[in-house]
Order: sequence, then C-alpha cells, then structure tokens
Amino acid sequence: MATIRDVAKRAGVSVSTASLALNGRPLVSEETRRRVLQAARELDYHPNAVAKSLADGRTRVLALFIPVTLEHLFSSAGFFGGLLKGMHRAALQRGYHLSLHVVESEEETAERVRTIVRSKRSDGLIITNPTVHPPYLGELRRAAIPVVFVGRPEESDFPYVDNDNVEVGRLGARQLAAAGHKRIAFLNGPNRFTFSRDRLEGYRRGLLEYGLPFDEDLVWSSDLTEEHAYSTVVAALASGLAFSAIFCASDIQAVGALRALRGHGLSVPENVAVLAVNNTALTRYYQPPIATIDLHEEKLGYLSVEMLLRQIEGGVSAAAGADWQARVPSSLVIRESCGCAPEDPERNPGEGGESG
Amino acid sequence: MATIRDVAKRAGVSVSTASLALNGRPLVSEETRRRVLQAARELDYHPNAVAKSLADGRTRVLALFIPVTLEHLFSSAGFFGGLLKGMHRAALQRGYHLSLHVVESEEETAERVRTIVRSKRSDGLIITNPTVHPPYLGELRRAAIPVVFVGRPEESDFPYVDNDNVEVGRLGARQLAAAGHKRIAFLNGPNRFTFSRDRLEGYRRGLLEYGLPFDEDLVWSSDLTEEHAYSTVVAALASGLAFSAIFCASDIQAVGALRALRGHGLSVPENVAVLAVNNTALTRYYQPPIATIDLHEEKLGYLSVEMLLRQIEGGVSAAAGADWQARVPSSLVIRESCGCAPEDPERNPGEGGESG
DNA sequence: CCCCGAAATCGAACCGGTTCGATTCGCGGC
DNA sequence: GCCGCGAATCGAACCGGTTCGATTTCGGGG
Repeated sequence: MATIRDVAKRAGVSVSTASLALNGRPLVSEETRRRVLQAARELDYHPNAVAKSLADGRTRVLALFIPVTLEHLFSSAGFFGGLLKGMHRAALQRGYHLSLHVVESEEETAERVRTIVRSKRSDGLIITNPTVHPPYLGELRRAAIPVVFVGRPEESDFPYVDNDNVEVGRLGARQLAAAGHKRIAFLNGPNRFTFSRDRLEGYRRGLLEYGLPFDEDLVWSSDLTEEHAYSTVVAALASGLAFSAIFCASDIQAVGALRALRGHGLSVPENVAVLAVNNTALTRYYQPPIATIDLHEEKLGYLSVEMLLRQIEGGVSAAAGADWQARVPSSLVIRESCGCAPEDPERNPGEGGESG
Repeated sequence: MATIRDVAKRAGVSVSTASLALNGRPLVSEETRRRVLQAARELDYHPNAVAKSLADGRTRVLALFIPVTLEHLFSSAGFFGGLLKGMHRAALQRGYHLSLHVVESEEETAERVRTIVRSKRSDGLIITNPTVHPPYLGELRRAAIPVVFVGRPEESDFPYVDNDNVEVGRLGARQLAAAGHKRIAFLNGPNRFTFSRDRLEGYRRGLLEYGLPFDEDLVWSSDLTEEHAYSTVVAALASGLAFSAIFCASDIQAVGALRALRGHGLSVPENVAVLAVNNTALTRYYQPPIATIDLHEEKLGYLSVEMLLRQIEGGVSAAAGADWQARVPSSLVIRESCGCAPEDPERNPGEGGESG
C-alpha cells in the first residue's frame, strides 16, 4: 500500500509538501498540487487513519454508550434504532465514526468510560439514558473530554439533548383531561430516571390546568417492562381505585396495562382510555392501536452528535461548564386506545390554579 | 498524560525495556518488571491505543454494518438488538471494539467498505443481511481483509454465520402440517435475500414430508413490512384462494396478515392459523399472542465475532477461501395464533414423496 | 583467569502521517 | 546590482508506542 512518502517521491516533492497539497492547504503552487494529486491517484494512495490520528491527536471516533438491561433493549429497540440513525447521519456528514458500547449498569458505564478516555480511543462521548445522579460524572469532569448526554442528569452542567419531559407529561394529562376524564392514572417509569420525575411534574401541571386534583394514589411507578406494568395495574384494579384513563410512560407499559384491564373485564377505550409514550412500531399495530406521544428520537440522535462535534471542533470540553442543551419537541399520535380526538388547541381550559 | 518514556525514565530503564515489562514479555528480570509496573502505577500511565495501533498495525476495532431501510430498522429492531448484544459481549471479552456503520443500500455498503478498508480503520468487517449477490464481494476479495457475514450470500466462499433457514422453513411447514392443515400458505420475504430462498426450499420439503402437494399459488412474497404484508394477504383473500394456515417469514408480516384476516371476518386461530418467524417482543404481547420461530440472534452475533477474531488473530483473510460457517439452530415458540401444540417429535409423518 | 553463551538491557529504526522552523527562489524597489 | 520580502518548498522533529539487532552483564566451564 502506498504511503505519503511514495506519493512525494513520485511527484518529485518533499513529504511535507505532499502533505500540504493533499490536505488542500494554501502555500502550495497549483502546479505542484496538481502533480501531487496526480501521483496519489496513480498510486491509489489513501491516507492511513491511524497514523493521522496519532499525528494530529484526533481519532474522529465518537463513543456511544447504550445501556441495556435485556428487557429495556427490547422494549425500546425502536427508540434506540431511531436514535442511532440520527446519530449516524450526523456523524457521517462530518467524517466521524461511531463506536458502540453496550453497558448493563452505570458502574459498567463508569468503568468503560474510564478505559476509553484513558486509552484516547475517541474524541468524545455520547451517553444515553443517564440516571438522576450518574456515578461517573466526576470521572468525566476530570477527563475534561467532550460529552453529550441523551437525557438529562439532574444538577449537572453537562450538555445534553432531551425531550421536554415536563411537556410530555403535561401533553398527556391535558389530552386525557380534555376528553373529559376526571380521574387519570399515571403509570410512570422508575424514579431513578430524570424523565420520570419530569413527566410527573408535567402530569401534575396538566391536571392543574384543567382544574383536576392531584391524587397520589393515582400515580404508580413500574419498570419499563410489560410484566411489571401488568402486575402494577392488576394491583391497582384489585385495590378498587376508581379511574377512567391511564397515561403510561412507555409503550411497553401500555401493553401491560391493556392486558391487565382486559383481564379485569374492562375494554379499551370504552371503559378506560389509554395513552402511551414512545410511538414504537408496537403501538401502531396493536389491537386496539395505541395512542402515544412521539419523541422524535432520530432528531434527538442527530442533535446529540451535532452538539458533541461543536465541542470537539470548538475545542471546548464538557467539563468547562458549557451548559448547552437542546430540547426536542414531542407530538401526540392519536389512535383508538385513547378514545378521543386531539385536544382542541384553541380551547382554553380555564384558569387552573389552587382553586381547581 | 504520562507516556511510556516517562515511565521508563522514572523506572530508570530504557523505553524498550519498559515496553517489554509492561506487556508481560519474557526476557525481563522480575526486579526490573516490578520497578516498571510500580512507576507506571505512580504516574497513572495508560498506553495510547492509537499509537499502539500504528506501531503494531492492529486497530482492535471491528466494523459492523447494519442495513436499514427505515421500515426494516423498526420491524427488526429486536432482532438487531439481540445481535448487537451478542457481538458486543464477544468483542469485549477479547479486548475489541465495535464501530457502527448504518447503511441504506448495498451500494452504500460497498462504498463504506471501501473507505474503511483503505483507511485501515478496522481489523475486520461484519456485514449483516447480505443479499444473494452483494456487489462488493470483489472489493472484499481484493482487500484481503477478514470478513464475516451474518446471513449467507449465495455462491461465495466467504465465512458466515446464519440460521439454517432451510430448517426454519421446514420447521414451520411441519408444525402446521402436523396440526392437520392441508393448505398452508407461505408469506415469504423478498426473493433477493438468501434466507427467503432457503426458507422456501424448507417449506417445500416440510410439505413433502407430510405428503402435501406444493402449490405455487400459496407462496406469496412481500416486503418485510406490515403494510405490504397486509395488502398481499388482502389480495390473496380477494382471489378466493383456499387455505387454513399462513406461515409468515417475519413477525411484522404476521401482524399485517392478522389485520388482513380480521378485516375479512376470519378469526385467528379458529379460521386460519398463523405462524411467524423472529420472536420479537411484538409477538409475545400481541392479541392473540403470535406463535413464532426464535432465531437466537444473540448467539448469531456472538459467533460472528468469534469467527472474525479467529481470522484476525490467525492471520487468515476471508478471501483466502476459508469457507467457514456456523449454523445457529432455531426453535419454535408456540403461542395462541397457531392453534396447536408443538409437533410431536416422536411422530413420523410417513413416507412423503411424490405420491402424497 | 579467560572465554563463551545465555539472559537482560539498550539504542535506534519504524509505523505514516502533520507541523514548524529554516531555506530557497523569484521578483520588485531603490 | 543588491537588498528585502513573500511565496514555495524542504528537512527534521514529533505523535507514542513496538521491535530488532547490538551491547552489556553475569555465571559456569575449561
């Protein structure tokens, strides 16, 4: 395989001139550049990426961390697929590559982050689905390496892209309230995720805006699995709680909820309306089709890479207190399970407030 | 950041000795090794992966190609998720990393393969879901780089891991035939994939073994999408063809088929039995739960990496005519939609043959 | 006591690029 | 005709490891 020295020799110039010419730098005469490029073409020369990295200290590799408990991988496969597509598109456009790091716990994330940072295997990190207080924040800060989170760790000034999950919660609650439901249950995700906390806050606000009381008994939390969601709803039904709608934090939980309701002789949407979040393929094809909130994960992925590259190419490290953030809007996807038309955007539900 | 020269200096030895000591090579006295390791620890030294790659010519990166048409990404998200998990596990164990290359067409694959090979960005390639005659085989052969396919390209001596898709087809046909069905339709995938051809062959054999005639009219082909499967089955129903079971090449197609059947007033499994392939989350939670064939994709992923590493570390290139292959067995997952118990493994269906 | 060979260590070259400081070249101005 | 300057080119150092051939050290045998 031809190296730059071969090219230089054939073009009759020095190695340094060849390098300048090949990289389109100024200070090379047109005639020389032409000769160098010609030689490169003739020798089928292609620069060695590793040598380049060593020389200029840039790997052009972005490390992507995806957490998987097995059930999570399956339940969110569609979500991660979309995320990935967006990231890949953004990276490719700018000549970057993605390396993939599947991790099963935050401790493992911490460990792998450490080895990657130390061995200088990538120019920056993208960490998806952080919990509220990830254990590796100190490590990241010390390393002073560009990072972007997909999802928001609490009380950290690291850059992140995320949906506005308060808005997601609010959207869901309002949609069901607008359809006339007075007792709307919220089957939330685990509390260790920031998105769960944010959505709960949004749910609360949405109810308030429609003058509905916030009832703690109607807020349930379950893992992001069908099984756990099922048993949670079964328990709620057994306790005799009254409600006419369930807002679920993920599609897979909605499926569990639907099974529980059916098992209890309740039909959807006639007896209970159901609204989910994620818009994975599942919901479109389910019977009944499940209304859900689309998080536009491909956009999320695209923006995360863009933000990371801004840091890398701007020479700014995430630890430098760059508190950039991007919020991706989410949108309702109305389907049969919620038994309702989209909330009329014109409608003003009233004053809300404590008096509700 | 400390380099190996810093370590050598602090330990009072030459750089070369430090390198030997750090890599656990023989020919270094115990005393010296101790001192070097001690120095490394004190300086918090971690070798630079890029420098290492340049020096020894090994990147320790495996390039993974995943094709995505958008619909495919969604319909097979579970499948790729499992594949990925297996690959990652195998790679991690041996100190390798995965780089991810999402491609939308075989032409794009060809192009990206070329740039990766040329820039020496990875030690080997894993290419998933090749078509029957991928356009980049020549490129691969010329590059003489280790490659493993996940899925079998026809008439190529490149190494691959795959399910035994003839067996998958046979399994499906036999299962339905054993339940007493005489007219079993096969909603196959696109003919450009080797797995489609193999499954068709298996389906034919399965029927034969039960003495059932092979009827071309009962073999339909559709894209791996819900929509296309739906319209294909709708057309079949409209044509008045008689059949009492459908064997679908993927879960997502089964969902489309179910919708078409329901729309035609047929219920599953009472009027028509349905059996699918893939065992994605979808099938478990669908109503009715969909019987399917599990392809054990995690194992497929694990084996593909193992096979690739065997080539890399054995110094054998895929183009050297190494016709290794691994077949991963598949297993039936019986659920309501097929309206039947597992085929009795004891049962011998008879002589089969033309006379059936 | 000297020589020889094996073990331990070292120095230098190398991997394939980039970059910086020095050098050469051509040209205009005085 | 000489000086100075900017443009073009060059040589060498550098990135941070590995490896190979040469050199030193040490112990044992003659």
